[in-house]
Amino acid sequence: MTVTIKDIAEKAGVSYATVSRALNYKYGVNSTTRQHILEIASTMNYSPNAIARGLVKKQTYTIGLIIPDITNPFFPEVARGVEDMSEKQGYSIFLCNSNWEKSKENRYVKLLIEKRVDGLILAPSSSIVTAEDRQVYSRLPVVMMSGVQSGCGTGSVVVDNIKGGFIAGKYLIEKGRKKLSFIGGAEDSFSVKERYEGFMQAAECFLSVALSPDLVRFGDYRNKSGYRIMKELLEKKNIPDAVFASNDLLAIGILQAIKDAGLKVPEDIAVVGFDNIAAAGFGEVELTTIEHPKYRMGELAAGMLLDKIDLKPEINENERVVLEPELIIRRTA
Amino acid sequence: MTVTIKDIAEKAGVSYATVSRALNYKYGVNSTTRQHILEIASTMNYSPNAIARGLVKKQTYTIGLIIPDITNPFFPEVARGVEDMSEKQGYSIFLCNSNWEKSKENRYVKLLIEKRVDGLILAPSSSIVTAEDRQVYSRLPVVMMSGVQSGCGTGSVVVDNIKGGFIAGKYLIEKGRKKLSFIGGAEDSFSVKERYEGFMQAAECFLSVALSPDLVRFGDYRNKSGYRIMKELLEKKNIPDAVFASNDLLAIGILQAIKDAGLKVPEDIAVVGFDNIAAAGFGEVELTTIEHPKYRMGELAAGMLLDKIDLKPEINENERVVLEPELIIRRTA
DNA sequence: TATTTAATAGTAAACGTTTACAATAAGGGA
DNA sequence: TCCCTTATTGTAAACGTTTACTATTAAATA
Repeated sequence: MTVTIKDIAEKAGVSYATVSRALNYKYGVNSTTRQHILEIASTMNYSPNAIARGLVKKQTYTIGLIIPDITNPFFPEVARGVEDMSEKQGYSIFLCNSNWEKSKENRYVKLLIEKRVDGLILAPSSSIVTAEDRQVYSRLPVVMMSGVQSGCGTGSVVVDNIKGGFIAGKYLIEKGRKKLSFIGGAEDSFSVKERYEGFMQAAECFLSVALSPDLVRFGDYRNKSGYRIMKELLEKKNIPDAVFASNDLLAIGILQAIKDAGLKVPEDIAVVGFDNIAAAGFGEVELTTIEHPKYRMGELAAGMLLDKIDLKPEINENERVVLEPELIIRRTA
Repeated sequence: MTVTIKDIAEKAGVSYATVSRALNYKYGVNSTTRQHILEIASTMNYSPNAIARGLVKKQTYTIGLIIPDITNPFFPEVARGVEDMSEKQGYSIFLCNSNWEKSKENRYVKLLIEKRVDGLILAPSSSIVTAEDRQVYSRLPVVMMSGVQSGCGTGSVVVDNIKGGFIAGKYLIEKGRKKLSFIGGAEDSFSVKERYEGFMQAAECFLSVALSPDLVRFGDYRNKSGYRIMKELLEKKNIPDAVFASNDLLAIGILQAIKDAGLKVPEDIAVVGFDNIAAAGFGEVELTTIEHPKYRMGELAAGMLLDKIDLKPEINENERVVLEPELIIRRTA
């Protein structure tokens, strides 16, 4: 049905090896026969079969991208960075949402290996890398992104979460805030932990009083969660004068809770987020936050992966690049 | 290097055809030999080669998804719908961002056909479907989404844009607004046109005065564009008491421009958007808008495509499903 | 016991490429 | 004129599966 190299060969009166060579601009085919072959291929509407090619070349020019949820505004930018960089080098990407489920993530890894992707970029749903995981990751080039410990056995690109937390804390304290609160996403998330750690370091360095344990809370990464937690906090007497949220979605929920309580941001309570998602910059929100270089992260991860793929024979040294966070001052702090 | 069906056959002392049958749970292999084979496969860490399988079965269990830009908050939900539905039926998706460029879109279509995707879901960058496009789309199952005219030669799933525009207009007029404005994304976009058309219909039906031509403006779909256009409008004396934006991003920019001018929403100017992106629901924004069933749209598009793929021999009737828009009343109108 | 049938396993071709190697023809140098 | 290169093309194997067809064996039937 679909036209193959053999159909072209027949019509051109040459062997199909010659057709293959002609179509791939290989050295060693007469320029007039090549021309002839190219014309025939074009008029026959030939489309090379990348599957067949992949089988013999053992390379698919395809990489897998597994993220928790493309619907979370952090990930589209990352994905776009990955795609743009990959496309530049001729690679396509399989997009997979693990839905924050480790089991689904594992199934996807397995599937992608079956599909013989040339490499894998993984924004893991959980910070825990098991021995089995390592074993699987050793089967192909892998780079991990965001919220991954070093020594995970793969390449990785992350933002300096500790520094980001530190910057946020330092800024709030310099602005005269004394009663700090930390509201985080999942407590067992590695990046949340690190952001908290950096924040605490700033408090230790620059603040005489310690953080009230009641003012550090965890939930999930969603908007609603920030709202709920902040509301709880406000209903008690122990009200902070600044809160650092482990991500912007949370911070936006927090903003809303504060507004609903009739308090003013930043006068009564300052709020700083993390990630600098697009919505943080919207006029109605104007959230002060920490820039997380999302697009760049995707680009770098893809770049690193493609390097790994190309240098297959080389030692698979597990490079780790750490991106700089940056304070973005807007209205809320 | 990697273990194949032959390696397993050798170790099990059977032919590789038997191994294939065993691994695929085909009828006709003794249950004890099957058990034996499965164990060997497992201990050898066998991963079936989907590329080789795809070559003989002429099916890759892969579909292509081309959207303009995953970074636009409208698309992640669509993509998620597509992915969830596809995954359920065992299909993976290639994600491609056309970046609103027809040429890039075309290149991706070509590439995906080379990769032998079983079908294609396309959120086109432009509403124009050329004869060449049709020719290409005839090579494989295709369904188009969002902003596509009927008779595009493929299946399609869209929202009823005209009705959406109408609902928005009707609501504003019922609220007593008289001086309506329409601010749209790209003027040549089919969906923008339809939303405008519906809005005008409402004006004709329920309003005695006609819309001032000065109050209908076009830009692009971005936040900044809404801000800029609204600012221009406000600088003239001809200030509307309600504006309908062709999408939420635009509306959020408009909100900001109004606020900056010291006017109040909705008291001075009511604003309604379109799409109901997540950010529209944020407490700080609370945009009144028209729900665009994004996730559902992705699901339906994928479902329709997979049906087409399965019923390959059937007549390729180009079904069109039209989703209902819905008014979401929040703070801004 | 002879014959049919069912269950199981093996053989080989096919999917559409790429590529190592062989074959041919033409040109050049001795 | 003969041999050696070089340019061009062809042959065939390989990539890792699936599957139609054939062969073998054992059980069941007459």
